[in-house]
Amino acid sequence: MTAVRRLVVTEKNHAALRIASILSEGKTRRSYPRKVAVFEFDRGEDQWTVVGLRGHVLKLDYTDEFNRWEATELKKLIWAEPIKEVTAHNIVETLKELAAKTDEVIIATDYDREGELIGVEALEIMRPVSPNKTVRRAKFSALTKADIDRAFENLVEVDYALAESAETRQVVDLAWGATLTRFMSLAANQLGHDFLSVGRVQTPTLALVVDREKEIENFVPQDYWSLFALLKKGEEFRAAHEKNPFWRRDEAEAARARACLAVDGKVISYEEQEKEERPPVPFSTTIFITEANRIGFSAAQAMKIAENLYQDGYISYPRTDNTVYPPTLNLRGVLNKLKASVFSDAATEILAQPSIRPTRGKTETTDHPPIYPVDAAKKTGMRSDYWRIYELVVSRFLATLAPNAVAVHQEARIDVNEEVFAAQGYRVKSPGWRKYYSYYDREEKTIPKMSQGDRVEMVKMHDLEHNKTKPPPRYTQGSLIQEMERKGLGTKSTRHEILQKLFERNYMEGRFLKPTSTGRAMVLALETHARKITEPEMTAHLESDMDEVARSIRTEKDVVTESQEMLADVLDVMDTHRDAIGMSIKVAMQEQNVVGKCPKDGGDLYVARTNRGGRYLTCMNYAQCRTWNSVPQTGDLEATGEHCPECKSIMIQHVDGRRVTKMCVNSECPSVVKRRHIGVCPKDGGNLTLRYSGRGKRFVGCANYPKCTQTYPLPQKGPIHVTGRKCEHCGSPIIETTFRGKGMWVLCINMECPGKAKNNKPKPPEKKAKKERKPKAVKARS
DNA sequence: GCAAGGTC
Repeated sequence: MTAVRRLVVTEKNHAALRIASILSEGKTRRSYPRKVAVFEFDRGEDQWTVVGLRGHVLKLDYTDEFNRWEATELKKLIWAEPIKEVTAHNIVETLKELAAKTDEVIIATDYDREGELIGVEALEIMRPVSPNKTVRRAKFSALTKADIDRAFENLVEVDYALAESAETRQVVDLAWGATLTRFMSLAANQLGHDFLSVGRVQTPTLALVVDREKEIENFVPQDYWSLFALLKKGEEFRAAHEKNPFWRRDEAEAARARACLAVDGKVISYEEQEKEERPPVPFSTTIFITEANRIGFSAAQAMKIAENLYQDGYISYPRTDNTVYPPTLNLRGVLNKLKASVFSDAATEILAQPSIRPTRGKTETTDHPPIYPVDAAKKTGMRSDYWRIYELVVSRFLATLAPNAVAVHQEARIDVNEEVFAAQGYRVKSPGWRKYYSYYDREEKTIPKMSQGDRVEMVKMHDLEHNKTKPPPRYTQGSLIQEMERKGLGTKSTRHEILQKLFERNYMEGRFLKPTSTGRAMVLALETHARKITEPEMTAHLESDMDEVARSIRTEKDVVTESQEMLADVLDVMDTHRDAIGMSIKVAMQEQNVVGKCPKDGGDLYVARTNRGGRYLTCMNYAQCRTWNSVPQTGDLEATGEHCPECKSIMIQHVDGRRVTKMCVNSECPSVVKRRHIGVCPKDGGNLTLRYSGRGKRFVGCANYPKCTQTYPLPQKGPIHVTGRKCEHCGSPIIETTFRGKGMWVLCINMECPGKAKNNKPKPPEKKAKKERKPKAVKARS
């Protein structure tokens, strides 16, 4: 037998490393062509190479002819055939190079639908450089030695039908998403940065938030009355009337009147019961996000941190649906590692248990274990938010292995002149898992011990408490992600990103998720004219179509064509209502963009858009009052409720990252004139001011425009600071700006200034830079 | 500049 050269392709770098070290028994060589980790080793006669992809390295997109939104007919877009574009060039090039010198390719991507497609994409990339190679597939559901060895001893064929089913989803999602996104953006005249997106997952998710808000608005609160008594048996305790809540006031009053006649009560029953409380289940992504959300992290923040902690080797893979630790997971090994951390005492205690029996959740999958700590971390040297997430994961892990908690529940029923009152007590007797996971702690309250027939002193009969029933609560990020999971919307890896998107598009806001008027208008318009895209059932249908493709019952083309036909029908309906849809969104956006009242006539002032994507501030009565002001083109603009100290007009604030600037809305206010004043126009002596073009491009222009057309271009990014100094070469004003956060530019606004370099581009002044950064800041974490 | 799905 001659030596064989084998190339193993995995879905991610981490898997490549694991597989290489398992198959080579630790003797693997590593190199980094184009910064891509490649692992090589010999096994018997054969040479093995392992390389990791980065998930999908190709992206579906339309060809250039469809790229101009305004010039593309949506009817054609529906039927356009998308192409695959390379997104990770370094990996693709490395893959081609490796493919050229191999005899056999083994696809070892994740054992799921997307994994199959990712593998097939790799094959498509390699085929031109190395046709006719033997191709095999390794299927494993955990990166353990046993699983990997078994998979490589039992290689199978690539499942092209499964990959095709994933591709079907890509094509359908892009067609619906792109067509409806463009339709809504064009109809509402929202192009450029603030386009209005629509999608199979995001739109039904937004609809959930909107539906909840409607439920809250339509909720009719009901009056109810509650009756409480303060009783005493050695110590005082509070008891509630058994019929709480009373729906009728007269009944509650009658009960109170009767109870008031008594001077004491008689114990009907008293029970004391010990109840065991089971520890919580292991962390799936959804449960993890929910818990992180409860302690103040957004879903996206929590996942971002978890991904970094995973990369740094502190916690296991954070994208998982699994809530059952696999038997191969060495729980004791993890606990032993944690001994080298502040969790040492807890780990030791749990290790000392006669047996370690972890809790199990309802969902058991085999691809990844639940999220657990894989190594000890130190609090010092870790960012505090990272530590809090790490601590959450460790605490949860410890809790899932700890004994039940035991709590004492007390319940007493007391007869007060034939009115029955009840009182409860709750006390933790043995904390068990609660010692390690204190995020759930319930308030403890005890009532005195008593026995049947005892007399209880009546201290006071409280006045009736009058309340109204409350509407259901708004979703939190955690509860919304749970609801998405229940309805099959999105995946463990994408749900948090979908929420992020809904925030970015200004469709919803707040810690308790509330749709904006734009979000509501979007859902309303789509529910009326394109109901399909607003319902979770679209995902369910797509899933079953995909199953049929995977089982070769139907072809990709068949499913895609059917979907395109449906989309074409939807678009027809939308088109006939285009103006009404556009108007409803525009009105909603205007409402949402109101920042206060116009200083001239008290009309609503709002942030408006030019049709090229620039933005400005104007009054709803612009036709008469002509109020107009320029505003920064990037960042958020918000109402402040404050008034300008100089002219008493309202102030708005501009939030750009962490920088918050308050500004007056009155364009004639001295504070605004000063902020925008750059210098004196060399042509006619007018004021040179910072201005914005219709496209949102900023430049310096003369205030006497259009009489004087003197303009100067400016860098489009970074803050502009007027220095008041004049250029030594031409006398024009000097401004300062920062370039991508790297040091300061000091430049003359005059492009024809003789002091400028030949290429006419502003240059960073080598020596003048005032705020020279210190030598490269050390990365917060490596 | 569009979706959702992988992964960093």
